[in-house]
Amino acid sequence: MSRYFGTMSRHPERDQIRIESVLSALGSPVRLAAVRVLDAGGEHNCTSVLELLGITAKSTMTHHWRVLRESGVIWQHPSGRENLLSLRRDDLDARYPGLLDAVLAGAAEDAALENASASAPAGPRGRSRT
Amino acid sequence: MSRYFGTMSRHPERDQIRIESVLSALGSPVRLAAVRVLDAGGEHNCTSVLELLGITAKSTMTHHWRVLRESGVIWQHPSGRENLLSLRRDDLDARYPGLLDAVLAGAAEDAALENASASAPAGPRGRSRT
DNA sequence: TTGATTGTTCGGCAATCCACGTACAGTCGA
DNA sequence: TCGACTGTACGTGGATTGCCGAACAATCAA
Repeated sequence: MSRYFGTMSRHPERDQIRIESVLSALGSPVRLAAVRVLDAGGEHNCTSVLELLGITAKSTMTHHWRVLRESGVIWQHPSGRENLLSLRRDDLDARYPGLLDAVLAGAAEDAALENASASAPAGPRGRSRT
Repeated sequence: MSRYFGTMSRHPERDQIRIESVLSALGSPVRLAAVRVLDAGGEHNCTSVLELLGITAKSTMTHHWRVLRESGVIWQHPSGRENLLSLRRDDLDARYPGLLDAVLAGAAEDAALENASASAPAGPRGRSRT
């Protein structure tokens, strides 16, 4: 009743979740990064994630939150003047066992790979460090 | 050398594959369906999949093949006058263990769910038949 | 060589997506 | 009550995407 979040609170039920929506929601660098933040920490609000990601404008993030929310990847519920975010891990695991873990592990590996090649400018083939 | 597939044969190396590209490639109904066909059968050419999917124009499929190819999801190599398609299962499994299986299983479940609700027009909750 | 087949390339068009600034609506602290 | 703060709503511009028809290139069969 309170708050003006008119369109905001549209979360799909567990059975309404569709894998193409989930995949295309996660198939964006910004959103994937946001999901990784949510996976790593406990509860975040919008700005805390926004600051961790470094860049974007608030209204841009609102857009991404909506995509993640409407695809069933995150919960977003108001608390006080903030909007708390969390992964819908249980729902995703129930519908698509192993998917989220595989994605997060893969994203972590990609990030590591990216860092490695960034710190070894000349040799992308680098066997550097261990 | 042969064939005129100028831009065609751009496949990323295994290490070049990025998970966001894979996810956004799979996050489209048409492409996900195409991948499911490739997973089910052996080797297909473009039109065979196109016909199985029922609908689209050839040039549209060419577009989707390119997205799948450039994201590292499929191999596409010319043989005679056809263009044979196959899943890059080994590469994907190597880079993102469990991902492809989770996606395919999820897609299958989604499809089953969709069929169930389609064949039970009145009652989506339907325990109908068996 | 001629014709059929396969699938690409090249535009064009509509729809969607992304990022942004601005305005505004609740909530909280002083 | 008056700001400060959080985050949404809305509109816009630019880029990307999806789908298509038409033309063409390579191969194969006759």
